[in-house]
Amino acid sequence: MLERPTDRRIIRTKRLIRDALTELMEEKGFEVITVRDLTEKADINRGTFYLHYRDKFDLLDQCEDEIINEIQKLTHKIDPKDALKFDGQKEPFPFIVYLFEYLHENSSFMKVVLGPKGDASFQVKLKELIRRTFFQNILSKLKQEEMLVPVDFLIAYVSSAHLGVIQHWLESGMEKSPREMALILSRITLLGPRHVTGLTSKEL
Amino acid sequence: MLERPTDRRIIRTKRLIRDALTELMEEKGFEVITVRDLTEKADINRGTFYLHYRDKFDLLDQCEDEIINEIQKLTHKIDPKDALKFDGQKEPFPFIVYLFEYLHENSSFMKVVLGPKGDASFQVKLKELIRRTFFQNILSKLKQEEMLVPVDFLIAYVSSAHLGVIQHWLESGMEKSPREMALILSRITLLGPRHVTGLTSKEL
DNA sequence: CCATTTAATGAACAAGTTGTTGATTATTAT
DNA sequence: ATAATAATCAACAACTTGTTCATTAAATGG
Repeated sequence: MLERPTDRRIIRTKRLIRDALTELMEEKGFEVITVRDLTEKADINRGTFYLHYRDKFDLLDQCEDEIINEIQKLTHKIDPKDALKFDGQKEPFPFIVYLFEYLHENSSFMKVVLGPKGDASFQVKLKELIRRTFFQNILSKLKQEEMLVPVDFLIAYVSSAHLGVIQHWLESGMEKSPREMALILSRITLLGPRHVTGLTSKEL
Repeated sequence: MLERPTDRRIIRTKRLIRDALTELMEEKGFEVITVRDLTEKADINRGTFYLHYRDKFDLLDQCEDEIINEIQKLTHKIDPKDALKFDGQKEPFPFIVYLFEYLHENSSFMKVVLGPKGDASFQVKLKELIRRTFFQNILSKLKQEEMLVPVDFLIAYVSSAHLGVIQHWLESGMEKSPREMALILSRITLLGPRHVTGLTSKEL
């Protein structure tokens, strides 16, 4: 995609700006950040910022797109037969494990961008990626006429639920491992929210 | 809570400003809206804005808080025994029906504030309200030790799923009725995402 | 209907941010 | 070591912000 910026100054400057962005988003939220804030925090000249980004929105976009691209790459590791064999009780869906591992490695930025002071449009982008992955690996095998609910709402339900659990995990300190989290998600999704409460059909 | 603004001029001005906010959020997103934009669109003097709101963030906050309060009132209509009797196949959870009805009545603002150009913090507020309502009416009756997954992740899963379906419904033109939507949600939640696909336990 | 109260207007203000430019300095690559 | 280029610094006009004050317009309620 992008020609590589070999020059170490560029890499350094971009890193400083992006680190400043993460810190400032956590401190005060993206909306009230100024380019001046960013360059002061990064300790670079304000003009330098404009050598790399058009404005603060361009900065956020580039950060987000990079993340989406890297997560997209994780989907290439999926083995098609995984979708079929797993029962969700012992083995989670592998992509979800990779996803949590990636989130953990980039937790400081992911936490703010998916948090209350974050960016609604990034949530949509990530949800859409989850949606596509689910569809390609699982839902495409289903027959529309056998569904008890419209498929688009089911997809919205499951992908939003996954994103929501991710957000809660990030907010609450990421105490459980990626594998544990993926297992929790596959259990709820496959057994159903009510079933995992321990209730039988009669009780509710 | 608030002393009533009897003066019709105040009501008119606030309505003009809020309508302008909705339109501008849809056009360009909240972040790039200026007070000047708002007052030009509302066709009022810029100084007048500051007689009612501290800045554009205060405006958004007041709009959001008003909505949250009104939805909060809907929860008072819940009959405690509803939570127990319903099986989710024929009768949806009544609060969810009320919620969709309210969203439909205020769809223009709800659509933008919950959409890609919306406000992440409002999503958190609404999700938290859904979470509390679920907890008070259903989950408080469950025994923690019988749960197959940690209860906080289950709550995050279900409330995020509900919000996500709401967002998809708003985005896709609100074609289904509030009752149909509530039924879709109770079906997926009670039967489980996999079960509503029509798959039996053997097939997946 | 009229007098009083109060909201809205319009103009002006300093302070701060933005995005750009051009000249200069510092660093990197080879 | 040299050429290329990234970063710095200062300055710029244009714009937004939040506030003030005098003036005009509208609503209230008696």
